[in-house]
Amino acid sequence: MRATGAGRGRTPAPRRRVSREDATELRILDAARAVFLRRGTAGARMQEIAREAGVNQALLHYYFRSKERLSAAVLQQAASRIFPALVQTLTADATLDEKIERLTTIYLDTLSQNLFVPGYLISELHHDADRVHRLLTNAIGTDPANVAPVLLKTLELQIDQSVREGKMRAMTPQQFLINLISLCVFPFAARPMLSIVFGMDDAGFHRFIQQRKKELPDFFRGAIRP
Amino acid sequence: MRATGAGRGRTPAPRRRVSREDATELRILDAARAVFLRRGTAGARMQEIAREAGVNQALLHYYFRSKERLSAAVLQQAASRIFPALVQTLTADATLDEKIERLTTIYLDTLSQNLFVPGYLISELHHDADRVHRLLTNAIGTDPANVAPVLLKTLELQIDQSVREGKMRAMTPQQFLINLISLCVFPFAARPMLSIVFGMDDAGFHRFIQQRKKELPDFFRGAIRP
DNA sequence: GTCTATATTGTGATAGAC
DNA sequence: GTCTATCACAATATAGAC
Repeated sequence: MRATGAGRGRTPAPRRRVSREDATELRILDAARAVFLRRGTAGARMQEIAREAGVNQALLHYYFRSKERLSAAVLQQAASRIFPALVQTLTADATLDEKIERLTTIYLDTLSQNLFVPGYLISELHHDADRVHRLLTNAIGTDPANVAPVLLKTLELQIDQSVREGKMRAMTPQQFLINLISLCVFPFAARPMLSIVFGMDDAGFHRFIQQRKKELPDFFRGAIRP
Repeated sequence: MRATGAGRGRTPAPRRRVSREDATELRILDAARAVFLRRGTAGARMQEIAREAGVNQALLHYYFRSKERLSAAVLQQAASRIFPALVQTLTADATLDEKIERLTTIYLDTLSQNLFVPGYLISELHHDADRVHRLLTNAIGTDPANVAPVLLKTLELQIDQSVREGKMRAMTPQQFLINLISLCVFPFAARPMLSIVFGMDDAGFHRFIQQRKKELPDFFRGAIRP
Protein backbone atom coordinates (compact mmCIF):
# COMPACT_ATOMS: atom_id res chain seq x y z
CA MET A 1 0.00 0.00 0.00
CA ARG A 2 2.40 2.62 -1.16
CA ALA A 3 2.90 5.09 -3.88
CA THR A 4 5.69 7.55 -4.36
CA GLY A 5 3.33 10.12 -5.73
CA ALA A 6 3.35 12.71 -8.48
CA GLY A 7 3.39 9.92 -11.03
CA ARG A 8 7.13 9.78 -11.49
CA GLY A 9 9.88 7.68 -9.98
CA ARG A 10 7.81 4.59 -9.29
CA THR A 11 8.86 1.09 -10.16
CA PRO A 12 11.20 1.40 -13.16
CA ALA A 13 9.51 -1.48 -14.94
CA PRO A 14 10.57 -2.11 -18.56
CA ARG A 15 7.96 -0.85 -20.99
CA ARG A 16 7.06 -1.09 -24.63
CA ARG A 17 4.86 1.79 -25.78
CA VAL A 18 2.45 2.51 -22.96
CA SER A 19 2.29 0.01 -20.17
CA ARG A 20 -0.97 -0.84 -18.47
CA GLU A 21 -0.26 1.30 -15.43
CA ASP A 22 0.86 4.28 -17.47
CA ALA A 23 -2.41 4.19 -19.33
CA THR A 24 -4.30 4.23 -16.04
CA GLU A 25 -2.22 7.03 -14.60
CA LEU A 26 -2.84 9.02 -17.75
CA ARG A 27 -6.57 8.41 -17.62
CA ILE A 28 -6.60 9.63 -14.04
CA LEU A 29 -4.61 12.72 -14.93
CA ASP A 30 -6.91 13.49 -17.83
CA ALA A 31 -9.96 13.11 -15.66
CA ALA A 32 -8.37 15.21 -12.94
CA ARG A 33 -7.60 17.95 -15.41
CA ALA A 34 -11.18 18.01 -16.63
CA VAL A 35 -12.63 18.13 -13.13
CA PHE A 36 -10.17 20.56 -11.55
CA LEU A 37 -10.41 22.92 -14.48
CA ARG A 38 -14.15 23.24 -14.32
CA ARG A 39 -14.67 23.02 -10.54
CA GLY A 40 -11.46 24.52 -9.18
CA THR A 41 -9.25 22.93 -6.55
CA ALA A 42 -11.63 23.65 -3.68
CA GLY A 43 -14.74 22.54 -5.55
CA ALA A 44 -13.33 19.38 -7.13
CA ARG A 45 -14.19 15.99 -5.62
CA MET A 46 -11.90 12.99 -5.75
CA GLN A 47 -14.96 10.83 -6.27
CA GLU A 48 -15.92 12.70 -9.43
CA ILE A 49 -12.41 12.34 -10.82
CA ALA A 50 -12.45 8.61 -10.14
CA ARG A 51 -15.79 8.18 -11.85
CA GLU A 52 -14.68 10.21 -14.87
CA ALA A 53 -11.49 8.12 -15.09
CA GLY A 54 -13.46 4.91 -14.82
CA VAL A 55 -11.60 3.71 -11.75
CA ASN A 56 -12.28 3.81 -8.02
CA GLN A 57 -11.21 6.45 -5.60
CA ALA A 58 -8.48 4.43 -3.88
CA LEU A 59 -6.54 4.26 -7.11
CA LEU A 60 -6.21 8.01 -7.22
CA HIS A 61 -4.32 7.87 -3.96
CA TYR A 62 -2.24 4.96 -5.16
CA TYR A 63 -0.94 7.04 -8.04
CA PHE A 64 -0.94 10.53 -6.62
CA ARG A 65 -1.08 10.05 -2.86
CA SER A 66 -3.27 13.06 -2.09
CA LYS A 67 -5.67 15.54 -3.61
CA GLU A 68 -3.11 18.26 -3.03
CA ARG A 69 -0.51 16.50 -5.19
CA LEU A 70 -2.99 15.63 -7.90
CA SER A 71 -4.20 19.20 -8.13
CA ALA A 72 -0.62 20.42 -8.17
CA ALA A 73 0.10 18.22 -11.18
CA VAL A 74 -2.91 19.66 -12.98
CA LEU A 75 -2.04 23.22 -12.09
CA GLN A 76 1.53 22.93 -13.32
CA GLN A 77 0.33 21.41 -16.55
CA ALA A 78 -2.13 24.25 -17.10
CA ALA A 79 0.45 26.89 -16.30
CA SER A 80 2.92 25.30 -18.69
CA ARG A 81 0.48 25.88 -21.54
CA ILE A 82 0.40 29.59 -20.92
CA PHE A 83 3.59 31.04 -19.58
CA PRO A 84 6.48 29.49 -21.52
CA ALA A 85 5.00 30.54 -24.86
CA LEU A 86 4.65 34.07 -23.54
CA VAL A 87 8.24 34.35 -22.42
CA GLN A 88 9.65 32.72 -25.54
CA THR A 89 7.64 34.87 -27.91
CA LEU A 90 8.50 38.12 -26.19
CA THR A 91 12.21 37.47 -25.71
CA ALA A 92 12.70 36.03 -29.19
CA ASP A 93 14.78 37.87 -31.78
CA ALA A 94 11.98 39.66 -33.58
CA THR A 95 10.55 43.13 -34.10
CA LEU A 96 7.86 44.45 -31.79
CA ASP A 97 5.43 44.18 -34.64
CA GLU A 98 6.23 40.53 -35.20
CA LYS A 99 5.91 39.83 -31.49
CA ILE A 100 2.46 41.36 -31.40
CA GLU A 101 1.39 39.34 -34.39
CA ARG A 102 2.81 36.09 -33.01
CA LEU A 103 1.57 36.51 -29.48
CA THR A 104 -2.02 37.22 -30.48
CA THR A 105 -2.02 34.30 -32.91
CA ILE A 106 -0.45 31.84 -30.50
CA TYR A 107 -2.61 32.86 -27.58
CA LEU A 108 -5.92 32.93 -29.37
CA ASP A 109 -5.14 29.55 -30.94
CA THR A 110 -3.84 27.92 -27.78
CA LEU A 111 -6.66 29.22 -25.61
CA SER A 112 -9.26 28.19 -28.16
CA GLN A 113 -8.12 24.63 -27.56
CA ASN A 114 -7.90 25.14 -23.80
CA LEU A 115 -11.03 27.12 -23.17
CA PHE A 116 -11.07 26.62 -19.41
CA VAL A 117 -7.44 27.38 -18.68
CA PRO A 118 -7.69 31.18 -18.25
CA GLY A 119 -10.67 31.02 -15.90
CA TYR A 120 -9.08 28.20 -13.98
CA LEU A 121 -5.72 29.92 -13.53
CA ILE A 122 -7.26 33.24 -12.57
CA SER A 123 -9.44 31.44 -10.08
CA GLU A 124 -6.57 29.49 -8.51
CA LEU A 125 -4.36 32.57 -8.37
CA HIS A 126 -7.15 34.55 -6.81
CA HIS A 127 -7.88 32.03 -4.06
CA ASP A 128 -4.34 31.04 -3.18
CA ALA A 129 -1.63 33.06 -4.85
CA ASP A 130 1.06 31.76 -2.50
CA ARG A 131 0.40 28.16 -3.46
CA VAL A 132 0.58 29.00 -7.16
CA HIS A 133 3.74 30.97 -6.55
CA ARG A 134 5.31 27.98 -4.82
CA LEU A 135 4.27 25.54 -7.52
CA LEU A 136 5.43 27.79 -10.34
CA THR A 137 8.76 28.38 -8.68
CA ASN A 138 9.16 24.65 -8.22
CA ALA A 139 8.15 23.93 -11.81
CA ILE A 140 10.50 26.35 -13.57
CA GLY A 141 13.31 25.95 -11.07
CA THR A 142 13.45 29.62 -10.16
CA ASP A 143 11.19 32.32 -8.82
CA PRO A 144 9.10 33.78 -11.68
CA ALA A 145 10.16 37.19 -10.39
CA ASN A 146 13.63 36.37 -11.74
CA VAL A 147 12.31 35.91 -15.25
CA ALA A 148 10.29 39.09 -15.49
CA PRO A 149 13.13 41.67 -15.46
CA VAL A 150 14.76 40.18 -18.56
CA LEU A 151 11.48 40.14 -20.40
CA LEU A 152 10.61 43.69 -19.39
CA LYS A 153 14.05 45.00 -20.24
CA THR A 154 13.92 43.44 -23.69
CA LEU A 155 10.55 45.00 -24.32
CA GLU A 156 11.63 48.34 -22.94
CA LEU A 157 14.58 48.59 -25.31
CA GLN A 158 12.39 47.82 -28.30
CA ILE A 159 9.72 50.25 -27.19
CA ASP A 160 12.25 53.04 -26.64
CA GLN A 161 13.69 52.34 -30.06
CA SER A 162 10.27 52.55 -31.69
CA VAL A 163 9.50 55.75 -29.82
CA ARG A 164 12.71 57.38 -31.01
CA GLU A 165 11.82 56.40 -34.55
CA GLY A 166 8.45 58.06 -34.08
CA LYS A 167 6.63 54.79 -34.69
CA MET A 168 4.87 54.55 -31.37
CA ARG A 169 4.01 56.55 -28.29
CA ALA A 170 5.95 56.25 -25.04
CA MET A 171 4.72 53.54 -22.74
CA THR A 172 6.15 51.46 -19.93
CA PRO A 173 6.78 47.83 -20.84
CA GLN A 174 4.39 46.82 -18.03
CA GLN A 175 1.49 48.74 -19.53
CA PHE A 176 2.37 47.51 -22.99
CA LEU A 177 2.41 43.91 -21.83
CA ILE A 178 -0.74 44.07 -19.73
CA ASN A 179 -2.64 45.74 -22.54
CA LEU A 180 -1.66 43.03 -24.96
CA ILE A 181 -2.39 40.16 -22.60
CA SER A 182 -5.67 41.69 -21.45
CA LEU A 183 -6.97 41.81 -25.00
CA CYS A 184 -5.92 38.21 -25.68
CA VAL A 185 -6.87 36.48 -22.46
CA PHE A 186 -9.83 38.31 -20.96
CA PRO A 187 -12.41 37.17 -23.52
CA PHE A 188 -11.69 33.57 -22.53
CA ALA A 189 -11.81 34.30 -18.83
CA ALA A 190 -15.09 36.14 -19.31
CA ARG A 191 -16.57 33.52 -21.61
CA PRO A 192 -19.24 32.33 -19.17
CA MET A 193 -20.41 35.92 -18.86
CA LEU A 194 -20.56 36.36 -22.62
CA SER A 195 -22.61 33.22 -22.80
CA ILE A 196 -25.07 34.63 -20.26
CA VAL A 197 -25.24 38.22 -21.43
CA PHE A 198 -24.93 37.81 -25.18
CA GLY A 199 -26.44 34.34 -25.30
CA MET A 200 -23.26 33.25 -27.03
CA ASP A 201 -23.05 29.49 -27.54
CA ASP A 202 -19.89 27.52 -28.34
CA ALA A 203 -20.10 28.13 -32.07
CA GLY A 204 -20.79 31.81 -31.53
CA PHE A 205 -17.82 32.18 -29.25
CA HIS A 206 -15.64 30.40 -31.77
CA ARG A 207 -16.69 32.82 -34.51
CA PHE A 208 -16.07 35.69 -32.14
CA ILE A 209 -12.51 34.53 -31.55
CA GLN A 210 -11.85 33.93 -35.23
CA GLN A 211 -12.91 37.46 -36.00
CA ARG A 212 -10.72 38.66 -33.17
CA LYS A 213 -7.69 36.91 -34.60
CA LYS A 214 -8.05 39.05 -37.70
CA GLU A 215 -8.75 42.35 -35.98
CA LEU A 216 -6.70 42.31 -32.80
CA PRO A 217 -3.21 43.00 -34.20
CA ASP A 218 -4.42 46.06 -36.10
CA PHE A 219 -6.39 47.19 -33.09
CA PHE A 220 -3.35 46.99 -30.90
CA ARG A 221 -1.00 48.57 -33.42
CA GLY A 222 -3.45 51.44 -33.74
CA ALA A 223 -3.50 51.84 -29.99
CA ILE A 224 0.24 52.31 -29.68
CA ARG A 225 0.67 54.65 -32.64
CA PRO A 226 2.04 58.06 -31.63
CA MET B 1 -35.69 28.55 16.10
CA ARG B 2 -36.57 29.90 12.72
CA ALA B 3 -35.33 32.37 10.23
CA THR B 4 -36.83 33.44 6.96
CA GLY B 5 -33.44 33.88 5.38
CA ALA B 6 -31.77 36.28 3.01
CA GLY B 7 -31.92 38.98 5.63
CA ARG B 8 -35.16 40.49 4.46
CA GLY B 9 -38.77 40.06 5.46
CA ARG B 10 -38.18 39.07 9.06
CA THR B 11 -39.94 40.58 12.05
CA PRO B 12 -40.91 44.12 11.03
CA ALA B 13 -39.82 45.58 14.35
CA PRO B 14 -39.83 49.38 14.66
CA ARG B 15 -36.33 50.76 14.44
CA ARG B 16 -34.46 53.95 15.11
CA ARG B 17 -31.14 54.09 13.24
CA VAL B 18 -29.70 50.61 13.30
CA SER B 19 -31.22 48.14 15.68
CA ARG B 20 -29.11 45.60 17.50
CA GLU B 21 -30.05 42.72 15.20
CA ASP B 22 -29.49 44.75 12.06
CA ALA B 23 -26.00 45.52 13.24
CA THR B 24 -25.34 41.83 13.75
CA GLU B 25 -26.78 40.86 10.42
CA LEU B 26 -24.61 43.50 8.79
CA ARG B 27 -21.49 42.31 10.58
CA ILE B 28 -22.19 38.81 9.34
CA LEU B 29 -22.73 40.00 5.80
CA ASP B 30 -19.53 42.03 5.89
CA ALA B 31 -17.57 39.07 7.18
CA ALA B 32 -19.19 36.80 4.60
CA ARG B 33 -18.26 39.18 1.82
CA ALA B 34 -14.64 39.25 2.93
CA VAL B 35 -14.39 35.47 3.21
CA PHE B 36 -16.34 34.54 0.09
CA LEU B 37 -14.47 37.07 -2.01
CA ARG B 38 -11.07 35.76 -1.12
CA ARG B 39 -11.85 32.03 -0.84
CA GLY B 40 -14.68 31.60 -3.31
CA THR B 41 -17.97 29.88 -2.58
CA ALA B 42 -16.49 26.38 -2.57
CA GLY B 43 -13.46 27.30 -0.48
CA ALA B 44 -15.22 29.47 2.11
CA ARG B 45 -15.97 28.04 5.56
CA MET B 46 -18.92 29.08 7.67
CA GLN B 47 -16.68 28.82 10.72
CA GLU B 48 -14.27 31.39 9.32
CA ILE B 49 -17.10 33.79 8.56
CA ALA B 50 -18.46 33.40 12.09
CA ARG B 51 -15.07 34.07 13.63
CA GLU B 52 -14.50 37.12 11.43
CA ALA B 53 -17.93 38.45 12.37
CA GLY B 54 -17.28 37.85 16.06
CA VAL B 55 -20.29 35.57 16.50
CA ASN B 56 -20.78 31.83 16.52
CA GLN B 57 -21.67 29.66 13.63
CA ALA B 58 -25.26 28.99 14.62
CA LEU B 59 -26.08 32.64 14.23
CA LEU B 60 -25.15 32.57 10.59
CA HIS B 61 -27.90 30.04 10.02
CA TYR B 62 -30.32 32.02 12.12
CA TYR B 63 -29.96 35.00 9.81
CA PHE B 64 -29.31 33.36 6.48
CA ARG B 65 -30.46 29.78 6.92
CA SER B 66 -27.77 28.16 4.74
CA LYS B 67 -24.38 28.70 3.20
CA GLU B 68 -26.03 28.71 -0.20
CA ARG B 69 -28.24 31.67 0.70
CA LEU B 70 -25.46 33.58 2.37
CA SER B 71 -23.18 33.19 -0.62
CA ALA B 72 -26.02 34.22 -2.90
CA ALA B 73 -26.41 37.46 -0.97
CA VAL B 74 -22.70 38.16 -1.33
CA LEU B 75 -22.67 37.32 -5.01
CA GLN B 76 -25.58 39.60 -5.82
CA GLN B 77 -23.95 42.41 -3.92
CA ALA B 78 -20.70 41.98 -5.82
CA ALA B 79 -22.46 41.80 -9.17
CA SER B 80 -24.40 44.94 -8.38
CA ARG B 81 -21.14 46.86 -8.07
CA ILE B 82 -20.12 45.97 -11.59
CA PHE B 83 -22.95 45.55 -14.02
CA PRO B 84 -25.42 48.40 -13.42
CA ALA B 85 -22.73 51.04 -13.88
CA LEU B 86 -21.74 49.40 -17.14
CA VAL B 87 -25.25 49.41 -18.56
CA GLN B 88 -26.03 52.93 -17.37
CA THR B 89 -22.83 54.41 -18.73
CA LEU B 90 -23.16 52.79 -22.12
CA THR B 91 -26.84 53.53 -22.68
CA ALA B 92 -26.62 57.09 -21.41
CA ASP B 93 -27.13 60.05 -23.73
CA ALA B 94 -23.50 60.77 -24.51
CA THR B 95 -21.00 60.53 -27.33
CA LEU B 96 -18.88 57.43 -27.79
CA ASP B 97 -15.89 59.42 -26.70
CA GLU B 98 -17.54 60.48 -23.50
CA LYS B 99 -18.64 56.92 -22.80
CA ILE B 100 -15.09 55.64 -23.18
CA GLU B 101 -13.81 58.31 -20.84
CA ARG B 102 -16.51 57.69 -18.25
CA LEU B 103 -16.37 53.92 -18.32
CA THR B 104 -12.63 53.72 -17.84
CA THR B 105 -12.76 56.25 -15.02
CA ILE B 106 -15.66 54.63 -13.23
CA TYR B 107 -14.32 51.11 -13.61
CA LEU B 108 -10.76 51.81 -12.58
CA ASP B 109 -12.01 53.80 -9.59
CA THR B 110 -14.66 51.31 -8.52
CA LEU B 111 -12.42 48.30 -8.92
CA SER B 112 -9.60 50.01 -7.06
CA GLN B 113 -11.90 50.05 -4.08
CA ASN B 114 -13.12 46.52 -4.70
CA LEU B 115 -9.89 44.80 -5.61
CA PHE B 116 -11.20 41.27 -5.20
CA VAL B 117 -14.45 41.62 -7.09
CA PRO B 118 -13.20 40.85 -10.62
CA GLY B 119 -11.31 37.72 -9.59
CA TYR B 120 -14.20 36.59 -7.46
CA LEU B 121 -16.84 37.07 -10.16
CA ILE B 122 -14.74 35.42 -12.85
CA SER B 123 -14.11 32.55 -10.52
CA GLU B 124 -17.77 32.07 -9.61
CA LEU B 125 -18.87 32.38 -13.22
CA HIS B 126 -16.24 29.89 -14.26
CA HIS B 127 -17.23 27.27 -11.70
CA ASP B 128 -20.98 27.58 -11.91
CA ALA B 129 -22.27 29.84 -14.64
CA ASP B 130 -25.82 28.52 -14.31
CA ARG B 131 -26.03 29.51 -10.68
CA VAL B 132 -24.78 33.01 -11.43
CA HIS B 133 -27.22 33.25 -14.32
CA ARG B 134 -30.08 32.29 -12.03
CA LEU B 135 -29.05 34.74 -9.31
CA LEU B 136 -28.52 37.59 -11.74
CA THR B 137 -31.87 36.97 -13.38
CA ASN B 138 -33.50 36.96 -9.98
CA ALA B 139 -31.67 40.12 -8.91
CA ILE B 140 -32.51 42.33 -11.88
CA GLY B 141 -35.95 40.84 -12.45
CA THR B 142 -35.23 39.72 -15.98
CA ASP B 143 -32.79 37.57 -17.89
CA PRO B 144 -29.58 39.54 -18.55
CA ALA B 145 -29.88 38.36 -22.14
CA ASN B 146 -32.83 40.77 -22.43
CA VAL B 147 -30.70 43.75 -21.49
CA ALA B 148 -27.83 43.10 -23.87
CA PRO B 149 -29.60 43.74 -27.20
CA VAL B 150 -30.55 47.30 -26.24
CA LEU B 151 -27.03 48.05 -25.11
CA LEU B 152 -25.48 46.55 -28.23
CA LYS B 153 -27.92 48.31 -30.54
CA THR B 154 -27.20 51.67 -28.92
CA LEU B 155 -23.49 51.11 -29.33
CA GLU B 156 -23.87 49.87 -32.88
CA LEU B 157 -25.70 52.99 -33.97
CA GLN B 158 -23.03 55.22 -32.49
CA ILE B 159 -20.24 53.17 -33.99
CA ASP B 160 -21.84 53.21 -37.45
CA GLN B 161 -22.28 56.94 -37.16
CA SER B 162 -18.63 57.43 -36.25
CA VAL B 163 -17.54 55.16 -39.07
CA ARG B 164 -19.56 57.16 -41.60
CA GLU B 165 -17.94 60.31 -40.32
CA GLY B 166 -14.55 58.71 -40.84
CA LYS B 167 -13.73 59.00 -37.15
CA MET B 168 -13.25 55.33 -36.43
CA ARG B 169 -12.84 51.98 -38.14
CA ALA B 170 -15.69 49.51 -38.55
CA MET B 171 -16.13 47.17 -35.63
CA THR B 172 -18.92 45.08 -34.18
CA PRO B 173 -20.31 46.42 -30.91
CA GLN B 174 -19.36 43.11 -29.25
CA GLN B 175 -15.69 43.49 -30.13
CA PHE B 176 -15.77 47.15 -29.16
CA LEU B 177 -17.27 46.34 -25.79
CA ILE B 178 -15.05 43.37 -25.01
CA ASN B 179 -11.94 45.33 -25.92
CA LEU B 180 -12.90 48.13 -23.61
CA ILE B 181 -13.86 45.90 -20.71
CA SER B 182 -10.80 43.69 -21.15
CA LEU B 183 -8.49 46.65 -20.77
CA CYS B 184 -10.31 47.89 -17.68
CA VAL B 185 -10.99 44.68 -15.81
CA PHE B 186 -8.26 42.22 -16.66
CA PRO B 187 -5.48 43.93 -14.70
CA PHE B 188 -7.54 43.50 -11.54
CA ALA B 189 -8.37 39.89 -12.28
CA ALA B 190 -4.70 39.20 -12.96
CA ARG B 191 -3.44 41.13 -9.97
CA PRO B 192 -2.16 38.09 -8.06
CA MET B 193 -0.12 37.16 -11.11
CA LEU B 194 1.33 40.65 -11.39
CA SER B 195 2.26 40.45 -7.76
CA ILE B 196 4.11 37.18 -8.39
CA VAL B 197 5.73 37.96 -11.73
CA PHE B 198 6.50 41.64 -11.34
CA GLY B 199 6.83 41.57 -7.58
CA MET B 200 4.19 44.26 -7.49
CA ASP B 201 3.01 45.10 -3.99
CA ASP B 202 -0.18 46.98 -3.08
CA ALA B 203 1.37 50.41 -3.51
CA GLY B 204 2.95 49.40 -6.80
CA PHE B 205 -0.34 48.13 -8.14
CA HIS B 206 -2.05 51.32 -7.07
CA ARG B 207 0.50 53.40 -8.97
CA PHE B 208 0.08 51.12 -11.95
CA ILE B 209 -3.67 51.73 -11.99
CA GLN B 210 -3.30 55.49 -11.52
CA GLN B 211 -1.01 55.61 -14.52
CA ARG B 212 -3.50 53.52 -16.43
CA LYS B 213 -6.31 55.94 -15.68
CA LYS B 214 -4.37 58.59 -17.52
CA GLU B 215 -3.27 56.50 -20.48
CA LEU B 216 -6.11 54.11 -21.17
CA PRO B 217 -8.61 56.43 -22.88
CA ASP B 218 -5.99 57.63 -25.37
CA PHE B 219 -4.80 54.09 -25.89
CA PHE B 220 -8.31 52.96 -26.70
CA ARG B 221 -9.13 55.94 -28.89
CA GLY B 222 -5.96 55.26 -30.83
CA ALA B 223 -6.98 51.68 -31.30
CA ILE B 224 -10.30 52.49 -32.92
CA ARG B 225 -9.04 55.24 -35.21
CA PRO B 226 -9.52 54.43 -38.89
C1' DG C 1 -31.11 37.02 19.52
C1' DT C 2 -27.27 34.44 20.96
C1' DC C 3 -25.09 30.74 22.80
C1' DT C 4 -23.28 25.49 23.54
C1' DA C 5 -23.82 21.00 22.22
C1' DT C 6 -24.78 17.69 18.86
C1' DA C 7 -26.75 15.47 14.86
C1' DT C 8 -25.75 14.40 10.04
C1' DT C 9 -23.62 14.18 6.07
C1' DG C 10 -19.62 14.74 2.98
C1' DT C 11 -14.95 13.81 1.78
C1' DG C 12 -10.06 12.69 1.80
C1' DA C 13 -7.46 8.96 2.99
C1' DT C 14 -6.03 4.08 4.44
C1' DA C 15 -6.31 -1.21 5.26
C1' DG C 16 -6.31 -5.30 3.38
C1' DA C 17 -8.18 -8.90 0.08
C1' DC C 18 -7.47 -10.35 -4.55
C1' DG D 1 -2.47 -2.69 -9.85
C1' DT D 2 -7.09 -2.62 -8.61
C1' DC D 3 -10.81 -3.36 -5.84
C1' DT D 4 -14.30 -3.09 -1.49
C1' DA D 5 -14.87 -1.64 2.96
C1' DT D 6 -14.06 1.54 6.36
C1' DC D 7 -11.86 5.13 9.15
C1' DA D 8 -11.30 9.80 10.74
C1' DC D 9 -12.36 14.18 10.59
C1' DA D 10 -14.16 18.37 8.52
C1' DA D 11 -18.19 21.09 7.58
C1' DT D 12 -23.05 22.27 7.28
C1' DA D 13 -26.93 22.36 9.80
C1' DT D 14 -30.23 21.88 13.82
C1' DA D 15 -31.93 21.42 18.89
C1' DG D 16 -32.62 23.48 22.81
C1' DA D 17 -31.03 26.26 26.94
C1' DC D 18 -30.66 31.00 28.28
